[in-house]
Amino acid sequence: MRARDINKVELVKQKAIELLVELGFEGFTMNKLAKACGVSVATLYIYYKDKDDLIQNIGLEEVQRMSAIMLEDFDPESSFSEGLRQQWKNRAKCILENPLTAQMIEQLRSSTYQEKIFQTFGEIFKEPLGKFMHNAIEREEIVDMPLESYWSVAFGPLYSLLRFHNEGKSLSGKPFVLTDEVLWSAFDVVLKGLKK
Amino acid sequence: MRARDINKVELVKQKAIELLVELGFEGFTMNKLAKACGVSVATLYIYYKDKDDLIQNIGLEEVQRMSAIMLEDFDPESSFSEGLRQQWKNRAKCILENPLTAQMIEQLRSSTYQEKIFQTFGEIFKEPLGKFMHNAIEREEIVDMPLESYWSVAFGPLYSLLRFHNEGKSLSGKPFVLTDEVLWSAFDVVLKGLKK
DNA sequence: TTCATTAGTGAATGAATATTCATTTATATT
DNA sequence: AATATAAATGAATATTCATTCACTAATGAA
Repeated sequence: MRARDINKVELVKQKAIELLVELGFEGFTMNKLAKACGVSVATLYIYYKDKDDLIQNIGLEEVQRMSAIMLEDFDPESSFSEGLRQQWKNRAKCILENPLTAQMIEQLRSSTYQEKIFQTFGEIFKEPLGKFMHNAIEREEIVDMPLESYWSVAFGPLYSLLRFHNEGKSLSGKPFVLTDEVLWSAFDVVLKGLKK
Repeated sequence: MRARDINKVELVKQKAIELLVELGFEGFTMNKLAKACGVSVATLYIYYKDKDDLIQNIGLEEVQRMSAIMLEDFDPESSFSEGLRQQWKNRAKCILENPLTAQMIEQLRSSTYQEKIFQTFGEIFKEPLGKFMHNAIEREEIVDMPLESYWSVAFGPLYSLLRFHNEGKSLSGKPFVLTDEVLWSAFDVVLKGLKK
């Protein structure tokens, strides 16, 4: 039996992400992907059932990889302030170090693959994040409100900042660089609001 | 000379938005749009130069329509607290009352049309929002930081909440409804942080 | 009413695109 | 080394899709 070339599989995955981001869903085709990989189109159909399967699998794999990074060194039992800061650190790092994947996931979020993506994120984060929030409420570190509100206040500004940074677009005219200082000063404002 | 049927033009626009959201960029085709409208494909090419032109024009028109709503009753000279609340009110109303358009714009944001969309929003908002921020800083209602940081802290949570609501996905398991109470309690947390 | 002009159409057309197939090639096992 | 098995391929195939074209139908202007 002949073994599947792992490097080739990885190459396909990497190029797929690159092309999806570069061309968007509109422009992404199996033939372009094959050409970009220097591989026969038929090979893609050995790895994946069809185009949909390819996008979905690569998408979900990346979601899982990113999620794992986001939960590194995060302890649901830690104090709210400490836990939130760890989350920020992880998420910022994750997105800044994986800009292509982050953009692809953004695209998937606002596409017909939305549901699957959301479900996967939900399954992974529900338990640790839920427990963390529950603890914080019990310790009276934050007031009780729907989990969605917390999520939005806690991470909304972060993702917004990261989006500006990734898209390289500046509201102020001046070039916008996402320094630690900028990141933390914005967060600081939110933190002040979250602390009891 | 024969006049163009305005109702038909409007129908095409409306159905285009519906189909783009329902099928995503991957699934949206001129033939499907024509069929959904009960119109010949060729007719679409009377209204628009090509598929790209159709998407771009409809997208930008909607961006402008939404922007106008977002700036209703907004006075750059008002106090920071008042102005920000007005912006929240407008943006929430805008998105809750135009869910399809909002979703389409989200899709455009993370597609290859990104640049044009961003540029248009930028042109419309730069002046009023810039002046508003400038005033707030001068009056020492908020501390000085990049416009992007303000934007993110001020609107990040809102858009995040609205996204949960639109996507009907709940982190907590319990159904999530975006009541005024939820909206304002989340904002309140942010506002506490923004106020000096 | 007549006419010129543009709206609107149904049926092509040709280019892409997703997918398959008949072979060839590499390699793990014997 | 021989063999079996699956990987990999290049060239089809069948389908879908954007766009065009030859033609008909309205309608504003004269």
